[in-house]
Amino acid sequence: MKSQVKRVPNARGQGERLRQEILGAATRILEETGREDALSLRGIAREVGISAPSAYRHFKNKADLVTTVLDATYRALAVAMSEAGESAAAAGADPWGRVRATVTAYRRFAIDKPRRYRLMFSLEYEPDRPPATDHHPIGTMLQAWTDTTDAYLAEVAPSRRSEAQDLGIHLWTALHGQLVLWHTLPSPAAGNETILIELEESLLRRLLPAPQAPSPTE
Amino acid sequence: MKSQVKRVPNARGQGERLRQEILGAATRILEETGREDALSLRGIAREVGISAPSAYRHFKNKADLVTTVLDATYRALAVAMSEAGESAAAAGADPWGRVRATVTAYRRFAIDKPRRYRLMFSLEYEPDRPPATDHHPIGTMLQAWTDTTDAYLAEVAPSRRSEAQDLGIHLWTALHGQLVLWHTLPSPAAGNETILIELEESLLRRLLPAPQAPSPTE
DNA sequence: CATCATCGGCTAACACTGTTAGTCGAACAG
DNA sequence: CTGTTCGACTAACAGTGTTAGCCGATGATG
Repeated sequence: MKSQVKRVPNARGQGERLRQEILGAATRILEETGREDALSLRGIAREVGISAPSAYRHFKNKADLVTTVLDATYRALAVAMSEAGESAAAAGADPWGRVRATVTAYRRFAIDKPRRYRLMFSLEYEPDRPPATDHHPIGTMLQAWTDTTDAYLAEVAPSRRSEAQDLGIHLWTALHGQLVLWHTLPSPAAGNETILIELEESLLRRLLPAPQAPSPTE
Repeated sequence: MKSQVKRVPNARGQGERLRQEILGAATRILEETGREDALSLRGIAREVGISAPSAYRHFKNKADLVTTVLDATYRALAVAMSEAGESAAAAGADPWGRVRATVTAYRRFAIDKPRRYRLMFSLEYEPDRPPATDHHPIGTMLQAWTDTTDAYLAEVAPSRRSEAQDLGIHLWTALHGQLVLWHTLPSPAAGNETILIELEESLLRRLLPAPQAPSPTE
């Protein structure tokens, strides 16, 4: 775990490898501490076995490094959601079950990587870089949710399919808020994930048009 | 706006005044920048006209200062909510109108003080101080919301009053999530508060048991 | 083969930061 | 008149992000 004292420079084309090592160390530190200012370039350098300014070959500055980590986290969450939905569908789950699978994947991610999840929504996203270059990764997340609700409505209540976007926003924002609350609240709730699940069910029943019968699969 | 060069020390009993000045400067800087690490004790000292270590007479460290600012912000938001609800009641508003007044006060606060609002939920709350000493101020917020939903249910659907806590959580977390999303999203939505209001109405209609008729007062 | 640019990385240094230790004048209490 | 406390200050330490400049090895090019 301590700093490996020596390090052979990477071969000519393999400079990219160091970038990955830096990213990995940064991700781990951010997940452990949860605070951006607890992440120091010198600390990363110590772990990876390089000197601090060497990181600037691969990242324009510290904010760029953090942004890159969070970008990857956004993408990981999005694919976890869609994979959960798809595999539930492949297993023959009903629409309600697919939504629940997606919701569960989202909750799992937020609970298993709590600090990174919190950071995703608490950091100003790269305030210097040209803002119109590509859309904020949070847009991807929104898309994932409206996809989920749209697929549900398409099967359960096709006539109300126009509400898919609103429902997607409601579902996502409410879940996010629940998780923030749950993370921030002091001890009694902190270890008790079941109250989160119950809140989820209560929310889904209120928001989504009722299916044939809420399948008791969880 | 620049540093006032001289400053007469406060009289014997009036050391508290400096504390308020520090708090004021810190609040302003946090609201302007929105990032904790953009707030420097030396910067505050420069504005107030003191030297940096003098702040340690009034705050144990930087985290304590930030916590104090956010504590005050929590309280301000809570009273804004309850005041809005009470004055709506005093004006003879129906239950639905009172809920809307509370919601509007919450939105106003989050939009008018966006950086501070964001900081409230993005900071680990004083991780060093004995955690059981007093409850997290977020609990106050939760209480305010369950009070609101309980008052609504008591009048509109007394039989479902046991759902008040769940509904309060749903309402609050969903609103918070909407605001986070709205703040984070890129430009087109950013200036457009009406879509937030519409989202709110859509959410309230879905979550709250219907009243006699949604009053068009807004 | 010799040259030269580029890659991968390092050292030194600057301007800051939070925080601690120790000091100093003025005001009040005994 | 003496001591203590209050309200502040200066000096200093360790650590930070970031920039400028250097250096050895590698690869392409003449």
